[in-house]
Amino acid sequence: MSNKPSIPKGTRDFNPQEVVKRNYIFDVIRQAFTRFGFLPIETPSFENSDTLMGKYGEEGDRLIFKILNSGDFLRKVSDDDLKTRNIPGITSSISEKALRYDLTVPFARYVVQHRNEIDFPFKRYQIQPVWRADRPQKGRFREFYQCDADVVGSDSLWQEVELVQLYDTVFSDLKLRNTTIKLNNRKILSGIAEVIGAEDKLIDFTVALDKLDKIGKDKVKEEMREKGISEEAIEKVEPLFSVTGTASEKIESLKNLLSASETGMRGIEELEFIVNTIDELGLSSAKLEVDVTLARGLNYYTGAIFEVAAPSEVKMGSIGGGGRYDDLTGIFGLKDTSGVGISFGLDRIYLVMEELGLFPETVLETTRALFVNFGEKEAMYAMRAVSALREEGIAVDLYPDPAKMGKQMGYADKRGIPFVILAGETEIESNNYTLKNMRSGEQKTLDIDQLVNELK
RNA sequence: GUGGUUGUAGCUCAGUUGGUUAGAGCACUAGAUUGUGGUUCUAGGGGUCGCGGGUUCGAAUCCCGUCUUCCACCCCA
Repeated sequence: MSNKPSIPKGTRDFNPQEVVKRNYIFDVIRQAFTRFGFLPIETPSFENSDTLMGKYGEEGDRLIFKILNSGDFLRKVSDDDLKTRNIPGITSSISEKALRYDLTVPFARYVVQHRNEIDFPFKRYQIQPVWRADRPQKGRFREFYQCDADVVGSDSLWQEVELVQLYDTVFSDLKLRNTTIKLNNRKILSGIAEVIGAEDKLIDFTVALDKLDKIGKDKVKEEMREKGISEEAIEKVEPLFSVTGTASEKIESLKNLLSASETGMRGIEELEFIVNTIDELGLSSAKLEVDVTLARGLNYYTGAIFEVAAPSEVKMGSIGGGGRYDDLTGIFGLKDTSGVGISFGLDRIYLVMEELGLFPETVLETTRALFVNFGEKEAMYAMRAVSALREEGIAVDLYPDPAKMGKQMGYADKRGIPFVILAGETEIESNNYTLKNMRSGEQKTLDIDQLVNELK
């Protein structure tokens, strides 16, 4: 009397068709990463808690899956902590390990730990699942894949340019057109905070600003007020809400706004370089857009900030994000190593592609041809051809049982196998095979060499 | 973490103010068809109505709890 089995909230099983389609996206991304000169690494699914905790802000810590210690995990908990329900204290006593929350922080740990074996600048890519104890919604899961490409050990802005091109390449290869790569710079945000005198509220300020296109400027102001940003500062921010036009027009108005801030002006310079260079080099299908309100993401970005929005006809959160971080390896004891990277959200890209019908039909074709099984003697004859075809790299199968033909054909049909091969008594006598095209219904009699050629 | 929403066959869903053995389409299995599938016809299998408790003579239907789904916050891929 067992209950129906189930899987945890926010996780999924993938059936063969889904896996095949996911692999198609993985392959496109992996090939692009390779072409851009990135090398693959992998890190463990779980890290020591202190590697992860405190790197994503307070909210992030809450969303990290903690792993309960083995054995008597209560041993180190003090009665005091229990009595006062000191959750952070208890948590650190009963859990020493945690599932990775993203790929960037483990990568920073990897770089620091292996610094003597790494040749800098180091370009690595990493495609692995991450886990977040978030409440699931559409496109939000508790287990999902990230595909990251990062460069550490170079502060050249050419890296940012290449990463924009990498985004463009991947989405163009996937035939996912009209994505928008949004670009901003943390220094610009710092500059704004500086100019309006709200430096101490930078995070609250940027989080509020980020919601501009979603909740409108009045609500943004309201949230800033709630977070304790002065009325004077909010007033000074006003011109920012009307920064519009082309990228260069936006940059011009930003220059006016931020002329008093050295940091801000440096951010604008960086932004301008990336925009101008991409403008010169061109993109094949994506659009690069300056968005000063873009502030999402993790607190560790110090320079460029990227985010990719899906085509506007699909309602989906961002399908990629990234940026430059100067201090991340510093947390682990390696100073002056700048890094910049981007991430692709595989699961969301999948949903977008599904919604837009962008998966090529050929992706689902796994087996090219199925031999009908007529009996023991005929199966032996067929099996010789099966081996020959497989050696040529062609995916073929023999139906395992001498079932009725209708059943065997139906099996091929449902699995989307495009060809069926009949090898029965008549074919054996003439040393031939009958090849049937399942789509057109057309049949041909061929010898083994012709068969190989036809199916290649 | 806060507020709301959803759950009936493998899938998509009906199920009247609580009232007999809970239905449909698709899918599945078998046959019509002993070397021809995707379109037809016939028959069949499959559900302790998410789970647990309560109200009632009687619960898929009402109440409570719990899990799940999706949505809005929070935050984010």
